[in-house]
Amino acid sequence: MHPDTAKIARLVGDPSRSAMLIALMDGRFHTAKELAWAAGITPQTASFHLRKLENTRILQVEKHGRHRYYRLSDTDVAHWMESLLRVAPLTPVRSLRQSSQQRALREARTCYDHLAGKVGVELTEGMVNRGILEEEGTDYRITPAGEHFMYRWELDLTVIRKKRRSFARCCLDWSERKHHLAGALGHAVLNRLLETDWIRRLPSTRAVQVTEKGKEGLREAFGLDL
Amino acid sequence: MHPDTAKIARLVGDPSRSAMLIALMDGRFHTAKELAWAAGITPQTASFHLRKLENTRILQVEKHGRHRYYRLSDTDVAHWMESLLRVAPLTPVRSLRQSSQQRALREARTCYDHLAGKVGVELTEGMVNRGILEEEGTDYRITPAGEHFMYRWELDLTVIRKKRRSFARCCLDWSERKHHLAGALGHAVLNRLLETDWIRRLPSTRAVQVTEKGKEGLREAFGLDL
DNA sequence: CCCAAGTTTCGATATAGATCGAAATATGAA
DNA sequence: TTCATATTTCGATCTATATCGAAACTTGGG
Repeated sequence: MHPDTAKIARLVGDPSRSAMLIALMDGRFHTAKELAWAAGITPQTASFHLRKLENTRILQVEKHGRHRYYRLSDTDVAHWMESLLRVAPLTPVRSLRQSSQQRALREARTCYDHLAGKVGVELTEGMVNRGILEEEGTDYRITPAGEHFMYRWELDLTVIRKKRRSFARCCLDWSERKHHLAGALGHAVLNRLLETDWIRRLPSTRAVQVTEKGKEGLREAFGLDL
Repeated sequence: MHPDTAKIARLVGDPSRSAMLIALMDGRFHTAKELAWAAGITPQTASFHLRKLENTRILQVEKHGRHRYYRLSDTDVAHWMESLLRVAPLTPVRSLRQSSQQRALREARTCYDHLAGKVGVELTEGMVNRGILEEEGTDYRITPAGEHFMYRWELDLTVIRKKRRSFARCCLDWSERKHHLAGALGHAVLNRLLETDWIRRLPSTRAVQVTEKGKEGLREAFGLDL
């Protein structure tokens, strides 16, 4: 009668698998070895776990040469992990390094394949304030003014609309507890921000950094004060 | 550095605990014995599980006499369970009885302490269409017209606003994949619907039933066609 | 005070499954 | 072909924990 919740939750309920899934929350593909390293386990053990995750609809895998590339199978899984982060207690911070990492995550990070954290939420709010987006149910809708803006910003909406996934979803941010932009448009915006070097990925973390150029650009384009 | 996701997920990852938590998703208090029955385990075993859930922030407990009343500790937990239901695979339906129960759940059910399912979503959309509510970020905002409506509907907003919890939140419906009204207002609306006998709780399930009177009332008040 | 009912504690048991070493398999590179 | 690297398979081990019977504890009612 009910969806088999225990089965899914159990999979995330192992520290190694949980660590791998959190590593995958940046929305990129990762190899089995990378994930083993992220979880602090041997490749054999990682293989054991990954097969379990693959057998449900949690992970998708692509074989390329001798690598297997894993990623979260869809946004529902990413959303669920995000909402889990809201519920899970924060472990006491054990070191200065960890607390600064945590601060960086709350400031700006990737959530699956779009931007989240304080910057992600403020960017989305900026787009709404400037009349680029309107919230509508669980989605955002782009306004005519927004279409024009995206054209000037060199973001081709026709291509984005062709994708099978939903165009512009609301995603609830675990650290900010407000919505930010997700979906194909959210993904495209993140890519544009990376392309233009307004934000940069940091190695081995989901946190991202807003460059000086980015701060200026975001202020001018969306009224953000970072 | 990260919230301790595995610890929380592990707790839900046991079939017995999962069954108890799903039973608790109606937002009401349940005794340990009821929950044991819902999970198909003995009271000893339930006690063992409930203590674990109590030790995290998942469950709240109140002692009254020789009973212990449990409920989900807050809406974040309820939301998380809802999003888990979106991810979890539907187990193959094994009987006619189960499939009709499932249909009833999708039609109308309580989600924590407010109304969800098709009826919950349509009611919320009806309120938006009639200019009673406006969606704003992760919340709904009540309009002046809405205030007037609630006054005529005998729902005292001043009392609701005094509650510490958030006034009118968006909650994402797992079966409809749209928002419905949650928060203190969502709770009050559910209560009003029960009081006026527009909907009725069904025994031992989260599903609720819209009465004939309710169908008429909901059509007239919110334009619903059930 | 005594009984009944709800709940917890204790102890014993049984099972699942996370882990890794060693070895096998697959693939690309030289 | 040969070597190196990524991944999986197999086997063994070890630990965690879900379960329930029996008994204790708690509380309300008579």
